[in-house]
Amino acid sequence: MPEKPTIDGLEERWSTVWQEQGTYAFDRSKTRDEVYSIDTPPPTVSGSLHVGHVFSYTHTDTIARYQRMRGREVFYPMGWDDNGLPTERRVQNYYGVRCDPSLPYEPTFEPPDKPGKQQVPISRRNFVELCERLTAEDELTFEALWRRLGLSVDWSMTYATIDEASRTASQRAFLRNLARGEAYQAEAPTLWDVTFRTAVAQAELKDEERAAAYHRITFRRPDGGGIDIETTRPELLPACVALVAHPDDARYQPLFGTHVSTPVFGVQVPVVAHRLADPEKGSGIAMICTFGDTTDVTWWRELQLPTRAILGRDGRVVADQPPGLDSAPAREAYARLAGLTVHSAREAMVGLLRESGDLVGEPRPIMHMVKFYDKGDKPLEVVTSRQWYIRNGGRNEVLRDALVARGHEITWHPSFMRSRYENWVQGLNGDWLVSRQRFFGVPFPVWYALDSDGNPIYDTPLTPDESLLPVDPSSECPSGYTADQRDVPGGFTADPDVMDTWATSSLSPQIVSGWARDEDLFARVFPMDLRPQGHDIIRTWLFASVVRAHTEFGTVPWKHAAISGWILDPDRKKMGKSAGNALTPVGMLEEHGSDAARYWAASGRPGTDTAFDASQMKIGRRLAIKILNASKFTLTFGPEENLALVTEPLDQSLLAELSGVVDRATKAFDGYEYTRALEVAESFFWAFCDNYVELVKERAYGARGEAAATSARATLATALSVQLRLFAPFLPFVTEEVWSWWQTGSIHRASWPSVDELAVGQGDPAVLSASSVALSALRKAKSEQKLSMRAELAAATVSGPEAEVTSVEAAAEDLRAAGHVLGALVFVPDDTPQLTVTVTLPS
RNA sequence: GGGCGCAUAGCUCAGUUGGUUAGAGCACCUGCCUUACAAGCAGGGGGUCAGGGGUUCGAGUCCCUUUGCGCCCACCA
Repeated sequence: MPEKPTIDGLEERWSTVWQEQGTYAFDRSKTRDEVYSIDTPPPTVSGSLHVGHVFSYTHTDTIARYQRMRGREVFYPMGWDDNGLPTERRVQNYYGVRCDPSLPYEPTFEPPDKPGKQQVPISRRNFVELCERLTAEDELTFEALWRRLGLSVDWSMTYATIDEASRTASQRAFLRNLARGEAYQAEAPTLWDVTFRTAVAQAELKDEERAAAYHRITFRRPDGGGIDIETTRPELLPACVALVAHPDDARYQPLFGTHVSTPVFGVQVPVVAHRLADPEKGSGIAMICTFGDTTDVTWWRELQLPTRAILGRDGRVVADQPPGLDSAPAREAYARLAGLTVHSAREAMVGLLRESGDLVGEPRPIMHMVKFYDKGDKPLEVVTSRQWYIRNGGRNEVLRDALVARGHEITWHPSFMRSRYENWVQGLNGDWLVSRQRFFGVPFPVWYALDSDGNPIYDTPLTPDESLLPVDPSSECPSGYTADQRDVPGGFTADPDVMDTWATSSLSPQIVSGWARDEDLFARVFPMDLRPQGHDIIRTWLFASVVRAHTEFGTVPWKHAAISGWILDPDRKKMGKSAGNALTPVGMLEEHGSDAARYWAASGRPGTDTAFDASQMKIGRRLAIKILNASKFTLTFGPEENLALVTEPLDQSLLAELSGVVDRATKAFDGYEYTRALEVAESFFWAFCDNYVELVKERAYGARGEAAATSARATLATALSVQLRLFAPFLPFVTEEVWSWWQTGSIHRASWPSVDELAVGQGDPAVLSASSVALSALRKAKSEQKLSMRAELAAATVSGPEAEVTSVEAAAEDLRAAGHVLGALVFVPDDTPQLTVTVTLPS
């Protein structure tokens, strides 16, 4: 025991010891019912960890530590999300390379020392290798932070979402989805990001308000009259395939079934009726283009309209005019748009309309909501492309209901988060689009045979045997083919796409559990106990995980979902967005200490947003220091914990009270209310220090003989042991430090305190509570007289309800010592409702 | 437009099936060098529980309603 204990440096010391001694190592000999398994969220390594990570990962760690002390073998791996676009961009910039999947693999490739102006094109495999090299460095930094924070992770069990096990699991799950008909491909219009040149899924959308303008444009009726429509996308006029109005709209009913001609291009398009047309909007009649937005897609599909697509995957107007624009003026007009971006094409189109006189008035500026890819900054377009989908209930009621039902099998913390899940599932409007036209990611393990003209035969994809996974179809051959048959007629071609990052991370329970890789482990940990995560990714990570477990195993992936809230700035803005609040987690831990930061984090309940609050960390730091000091003091009386020696009513009372605290903290933790568990322990601890320790101090020193002293000492040691264990999940460093002063082994492998170990016969909590009230009254008398707490009193009288007075009397000598009452201390029951203490000051 | 959540002391928040006089910490004020801790300790002031209505012997808590804030979804011609 140090002379002057300090919390500084405990992080380095104990994180090293825990690693050396394998304190948190998972014992895989345990069976499923003995295990508590956690599906840790893999942080994105290409970004940096922020304060919010410290916050939410601490929550999970308190639960892990509690379960471990309860005797569960905790399966608590850590993953790294190094898959997907953020990593791809970081690698491009860091090494000055870009991925070109058509290139062959170069085993000896080394990136330039300094990224040059021109990015070096490299093969997918080379690119993936660079991703792995860079993320390996990032992962070390992350791990160091987590160790410093004290996460009780088994660091021998890390995984990465681009590593071989993850690629294998992703491809295996996909092949099984495909075999069961749960995965399919379709050529269809999909939302498309022109910057990243990839399709995006419904779950990855965000809405933003943007400036636009209504353009009023005149179409020509057969009788020569005009009909005006309003559009924000005049550049799509050459893509117009129909006009649409509501079936009940009397203004346009006479036109249904007739044709009108488009201005400038003179294309004949039908006037059709559809319920989605809003009579209140614009002129009540809209032009349908292929494709301006998802409503266009609905109209196009349901009304079986022709396709006249003009936007390419790069977001520019394609060179060749679409079918129907065959007249010379149409071709001439189209040529002025070809090759332009959407923005430029719009200006050009407005010019054309002015020339032809078909623009009515001036464009009218408006603000409206536009769909964006959540990582993109250009509005999404709709482009037709061949994509892979996984059925998620978006087009099938039976499956949708089954997935909603799975949501009921999960215990949500807090419970209302389930409605977010249900809202999302019930609002799905299509299946899950899982293919992305990117390079760094898990490739689809699929090839297509090429016919004699070199066209892929999509209906019968070629797939590898599962034993060969993972495969890279761009560098490996399908069974029965040789490399020289790649991309030649009669040969084969690789599916060029990679999977959506969620297609991999949705399998995190399977990946960490060793599905199809380590079936022994899998049987011991899956389905898992806990998925901790943020509420922003319920619709993505959580839902997709449920889909994958449902289809493959017919089960939920975990029993509990703990949904953490946001970390907000002190000014209640979401943290991390603005530049002014760039507080690094390392800086926070260095400044306040890990236990203190964890104390603050533990004050955030599941699902509740919490403001960053340095003052909370100061309180946590104070608590940790107090624990050191109080422990040191307590242990000066010896470590004897024998309850048979606890004979004094006050001591028995203390242990009875503590027993109730243990009960409440345990119930709170069982309900995932770690915040309450901490609060219960903390409030008891301060009262323990301020009242109980003060009352028994003199007796423990031996003022009233050996038996009375022994009773106090055994109580102090027992209460300390129990309280340290109550704090251990929250303050792992300081509790471990104190534990090491007189116990063997780690406190984090000690057993959670039980009510049974505090059974001391007829302990009456009232003795302590009434004595504490009396002690406070003595202090108040001194405080009001501006006396030192050590000032002596000539006499004191305790009066009030008989039960309370009797309770105080049971600890009379302790009260006398703590209050420094020299003379008479008398007890007078009376009819007053409250305990009253009157004192006589020394003359 | 649909769904979910929040509103309690100057600040951050507890308040567990409805039950004495609504709590804690921070901040503030007044004191105290007290041999575990001055990074400490003791004491104190401070609230119409967002507004209104209802149920009840009794409402911060249950019901209805209004207002304000936050989030999710839908709508996007």
